[in-house]
Formats: sequence, C-alpha cells, structure tokens
Amino acid sequence: MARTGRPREFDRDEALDAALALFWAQGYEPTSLAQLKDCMGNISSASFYAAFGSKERLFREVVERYRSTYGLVTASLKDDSLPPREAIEHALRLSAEMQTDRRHPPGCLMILGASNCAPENRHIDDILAADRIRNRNGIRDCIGRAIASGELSVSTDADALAAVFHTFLMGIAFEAKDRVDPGALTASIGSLMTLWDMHRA
Amino acid sequence: MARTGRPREFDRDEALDAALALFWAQGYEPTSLAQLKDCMGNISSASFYAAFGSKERLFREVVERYRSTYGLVTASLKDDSLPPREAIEHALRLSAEMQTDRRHPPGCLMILGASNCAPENRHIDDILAADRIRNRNGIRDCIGRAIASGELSVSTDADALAAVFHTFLMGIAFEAKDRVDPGALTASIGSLMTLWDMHRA
DNA sequence: AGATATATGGAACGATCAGTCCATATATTC
DNA sequence: GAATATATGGACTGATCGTTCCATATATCT
Repeated sequence: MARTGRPREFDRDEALDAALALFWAQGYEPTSLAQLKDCMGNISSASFYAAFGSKERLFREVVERYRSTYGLVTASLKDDSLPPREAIEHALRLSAEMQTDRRHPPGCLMILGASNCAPENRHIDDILAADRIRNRNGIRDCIGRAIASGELSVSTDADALAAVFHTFLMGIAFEAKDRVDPGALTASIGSLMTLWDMHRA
Repeated sequence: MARTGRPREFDRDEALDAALALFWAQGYEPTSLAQLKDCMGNISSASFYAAFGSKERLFREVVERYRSTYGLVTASLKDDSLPPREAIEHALRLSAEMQTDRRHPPGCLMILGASNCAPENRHIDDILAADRIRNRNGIRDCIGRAIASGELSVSTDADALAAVFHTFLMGIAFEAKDRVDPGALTASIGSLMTLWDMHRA
C-alpha cells in the first residue's frame, strides 16, 4: 500500500548511511548542513527537513543505526551465555578490527562523535555517553560473573579490573583515529587479556 | 626598559590561561572568538588580534603552554635516568590524577583538543598528534630499554606491550571526561602494571 | 477530474562565524 | 611639546550557520 503524495526522489536509507559516514568522520558539531545535504545526494533544505526533521534528529537516527550495526561489536558484553573472558576479549578484538577497517571512518562514533562540544550541544554527547556506560557496565558484569562462578579469585578488585578493560576500550578509538598499526593493536589485546589470567582463582 | 606606546590593559598571561581552560573544555572548533574574548577579560576584537594574531595562533600558544605545564605529567617517559617501569607507571598515575583534577577541565587537551574537526581544520589536530606520537615513542623506548637491560624477557613483544600502555593512556582522557571515579582509575593502573611484571625475564 | 498529500528547488531568515578597519586614547622618545 | 608606537572600543565585512517558507511538481484517493 503505497503512500499518497509525490514520492521521495532519493533513497532515505542511503542518505542516512552517507550522513552516518560524515558524522563519524567529523563529529557532530563540525559537520554542517551544507556538507550533509551534499553527501546525502545534493538534496535541498526542504527535502532534508521533510525527511529528517533537524540536524539533531538526523544525528539521533544515525546513532541508532550505528548502534544496530557497527556498534554490535561490543554486544558480547551483554551475552550471559558466553564465558566472561571470551565476552570481553571478543568485544575488544571486534572493536579494534571494526574501528581500523579502511572501508569506513576510523574510530568509534559513540566515543568520538561529539567529543568536542560547545555548551549548548553538550546534551548531544549524552546520547552517546549512555552507550559508553552500558559497555562499562557490561564489562563490570562479566567480571562479576567470573568472580561468582569461581573463575576469578574473590580477592579480585572488580572495579579496578573493569576500569582497565574499559579504559583500554576507549583508547582503541583514538588509536584507530590516529591510524596506529592495526596489527600492534590486535597483538596488544592478546597481551592485555593475560591480565585476566593472573586473577584466576 | 618599558616598551613605547599605550600599555596593554589586560594581563596577557591571565588571558592565555583563560583561553587554555576554554579550549580544554570545549575543543578547538566549537570554541568561538566571542567566547574567547569574553573569558579573556571582555577584550575587544582589535585587542585580541593585536595580542594573539588569530584563533589558530592563540591555540598554538595555548598548546605550548599546556605542554610546558599540565603536559609534563608524561615527562618521565623521556627520562632515561628512571627505571623504565617506574617511568611508565609514573606517567600513567600523574596523567590520571591531573586529568581528573576538578580545578581544571577534565581529560587531556592533547587528545581531546581537536578530536572533532571539519576537513579544513584537520591540520589543527596534527599539532596535537605530534605530541601523542612522542608519548607513544617514549613508552616504546622504556620497554626497549627494559629488554636491553635484561629486566624484561627477550621474547617480549615490545610493540604489543607498548600499544597496551599507550592505548590505556589514551583511554584515560575519555574516562576522565566522562567523570569516571578517579579511585577506580588509579586502582586500574596498579592492576595494569602487573602486566609488566609478567614479562620479566 | 478534483481533492488531498507529500516532495522539490530555491530564495530568504536572523544569528553567528573569524577577521578587518579606523578614529581615538595613552604610553615613551626626542 | 612634537613625533612615534602601541592599545582600545566598536562598527563593519563577507561567509557560513541551522532553519523556514513558498510556489510548484507529482503522486494517490474519491
């Protein structure tokens, strides 16, 4: 059942993907509507606002799309059926791999998407911060499960160990943006994970 | 021997410090000249340009000042007289402490100062990137020295281990910006450093 | 065919961007 | 006191910001 009215002349999904790439590469604030309209297929202001509402609403939609695609690299952190160590290592490895993939902008939209903000746009980063907290809690839960199951020693400082992994995860975004050698990054994950083994019961 | 001409009515050093704080809190691009002039003591456009040249030149000066003050927290990485392990741990601890200090903006100007950039300002981040590379090389050198001296096993993957510490160091900036509990961050450094001990010869 | 609904190109909005200009003020030097 | 040098307030520049508006085009529904 097709909608009434003149049909849209551009592909909304493709336009959203193009906007995603641009926001990813530049961040929220430095990305202008002129750039967006241009990369979304030279659409007009009227078309843009009819389809996406505003720059902020487009960004929210972009974040939603990122979360349900690229952002899934950390999904293992919330998967209780996975052994906790594997869940964390998997999230780190997939993150490093995804964020250094040359087929799209480097780094992580959730971390770098609004890292520079004027005061009036601070709420934009809050959208992303919620996701960062989810990852932090995910890591924390993995460690908690491992301690509860007896895999890790009860004397393990769960908060400190979680902070190690999460801080490292955050750092990956910047290393990727700085175009660090992906091989060294991957190798460093293997090294970091031995820290887990040191805390075994 | 005082200079000729009408004397400046504001303190150039204080103004520079105010600009440093603003750039630190918001990053290069979102920080407007109106905000800068305002926080530097309500100086006029003419005064601003007479004293600092341009937004970009002010930023370069701000970076220089940051490097010679707050940025010294990683100076131990280039100090050959320090035991390598101490040099790295010291840099991490001082960084975490400095970046979570509530008396100034959170995080690190060198990492977050121009993390969101339109294409025409990409060169601004290059100013900061040079410093990040220096830190990376500093960590790398510390590990190299430790292997050469026999402290660390010759089988140590120096690049991988350096990447662990540097990625973590980068991550500290985001954790600080996200106002993570400084105690957990500090504790995580202690945990991370045991990774060094695992590679001992 | 006529009513209705949506999309389009393009002009225009006020606000803000970084930066320039100039007449005037205030200091030192001769 | 005259010449010189620097700083100041404030108006002003053209460009760009995100956004709105409108006449027109193109579809479906009755």
